[in-house]
Amino acid sequence: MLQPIALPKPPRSAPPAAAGKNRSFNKRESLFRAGDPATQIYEVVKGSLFIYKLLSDGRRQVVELVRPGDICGFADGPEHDSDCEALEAGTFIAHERISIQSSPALQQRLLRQLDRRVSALHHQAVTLGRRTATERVASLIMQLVSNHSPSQCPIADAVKGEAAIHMPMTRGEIADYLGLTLETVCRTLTDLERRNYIRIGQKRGEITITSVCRLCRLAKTDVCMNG
Amino acid sequence: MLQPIALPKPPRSAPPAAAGKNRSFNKRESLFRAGDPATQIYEVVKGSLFIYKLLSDGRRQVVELVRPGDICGFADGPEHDSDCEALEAGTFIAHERISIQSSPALQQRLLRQLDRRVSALHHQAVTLGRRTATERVASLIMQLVSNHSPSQCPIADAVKGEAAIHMPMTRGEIADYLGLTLETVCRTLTDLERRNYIRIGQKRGEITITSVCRLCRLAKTDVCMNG
DNA sequence: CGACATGTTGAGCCTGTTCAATAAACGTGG
DNA sequence: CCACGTTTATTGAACAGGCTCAACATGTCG
Repeated sequence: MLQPIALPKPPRSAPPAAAGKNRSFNKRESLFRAGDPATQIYEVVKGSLFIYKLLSDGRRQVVELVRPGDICGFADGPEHDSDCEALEAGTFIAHERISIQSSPALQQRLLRQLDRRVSALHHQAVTLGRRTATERVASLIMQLVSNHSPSQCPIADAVKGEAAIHMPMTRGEIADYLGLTLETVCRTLTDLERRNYIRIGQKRGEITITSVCRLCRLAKTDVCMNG
Repeated sequence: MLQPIALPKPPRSAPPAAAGKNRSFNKRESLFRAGDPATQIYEVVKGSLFIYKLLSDGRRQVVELVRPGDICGFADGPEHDSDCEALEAGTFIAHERISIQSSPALQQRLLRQLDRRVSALHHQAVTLGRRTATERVASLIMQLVSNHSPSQCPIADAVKGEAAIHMPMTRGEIADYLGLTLETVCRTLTDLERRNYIRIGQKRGEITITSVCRLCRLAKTDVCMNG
C-alpha cells in the first residue's frame, strides 16, 4: 500500500483502563439481548463474541464477529436491536455510553473503530450477496488467520506455508454467519479438505490451511480497483 | 489511481466552523472510486448516492444507499475501498476529514450517523443472508416509503392506504443491492403487482404501494425480540 | 422518428436447501 | 479412566428457488 496521506492518527496505544470497568465472560454467556437498554459499550480484550439477529420464524443471521481489539454494543436508538453472546470466554472493558461525550480520546477511538466496522460490514455484504458457498467458507477461514491482510500479500508467492486456525464456531453458527445451511457448510469444508486446501483436525475447532495463498485466491477476497 | 504523497495544499480560506463546502452532483456522476484517497466525507442534502464494490470477475454488490441526511465517505484506511455514484442529482456538504478532530460538534454527529449506518448494515446483512427474493424486494420498497419506521406501525390497522414511491434505481441496480439477478427482481415485482401489493407505473421509477401495512408484513422486516 | 438502453417473459439448469439417517466428539458421573 | 447420554458433525437423496441464456417488448432521448 502506498504511503498514507496525512490523516488524523488516533492515539493507538492509549491505555484504556483509565475509563472503563473490567469484566470477564464465560463461553456462551449472553452479554445483551435485543430490547435491552443500550447503556454501555464493550471493548473486547480477550476471547470473542458474536452478534446476531433473529426473525420471528426462527431464521438467524450472525451480523458480526467481535474479536480482541473490537468494540461492540453501539446502538442506533436507546435499545439494542440484536443479541450478543460469547463465542469463547474472555474479558472486556465496559464504557458507559454517557461518558463518551466527555472523553475526546474515547470518542476518537470510537470513530476509528466504527470506520473499521462499517468497512467490515461492506465486505460481508459482498460475501452474502455475491459469493458462492465455497468462496464464503474460504473467506471466513481467511478471516481467522492471524496477522493476515490481503493488501500485504505479495502476488508472486505460490505457496506460503501452512497456518493453524482456531475455529470457535459450530457448523450451525458458521452457516448463520455466511447465509448458508449447516449442511452446506459441512459439505463445503469436506470438499475443501478433499481438494487439499485445508485439513480438519479430529478435535473440534482445529483447521489447518495447507497453503494460505491458495486459499486466499479461492476466497476471491480481492476487490476490483479499476471500474 | 493513487495520489503521490501529500502535496502541500494551497492555502484555502477557512470555511465557517462546522460547515463544509457545498457542492452539487449530476445523475450518474461518480463521487469517488475505490483506491482514491479518502480525504473528505460527504453529507448528502438532496438527491441520493449509492456505494458499491466490484469483484474482479465483474460481480457487483451495492453496499449502501445514501439519502438526504446521511453521511458517507468514511474509510478504514487512507483510501476508499468502494465506488460511489449518484443515483439522482443533488447536493452535498463536503467536510475535510482532518477537520473532524477539531470539531467536537461534527464528531458528535458522525458518531450518531455511524451508529445508524452500522444498524442499517446489520439489517441488510439479514436481508442478504436470510430473506427470500420476495422479502428482499418488499423490504427495499418499504425502505423507500418516506417517514416509515416499523416501530411506530400500529399492529391493528389492516389497511393503511396507498403510498407512491419514487424508485430511482434500475432493475440491475436493485438486483446488485439485494443480491439477486435483474431477471429475478423483474419477476418478483411483476408477481407483487399480480398479487396486488403494488402497482407499477408505465413511467420508469413509479411504484405505488396498495397497502403499506400488507407489504410491510410481507417484507418480514420485524426482528424477534424474544430469544 | 429512430436507435439504444432498459425491462419483461420463458425454458431449462444448477447450487444450495430440506428431510432424514448415521457417526463422531464432548463431558459428566461413577 | 471409562461408559453413557447428549450435542455436534457428516453424508445421502430428492427438491426448489433463483440463475442462465435467449428472445422480445417497451421507454427514453437525441
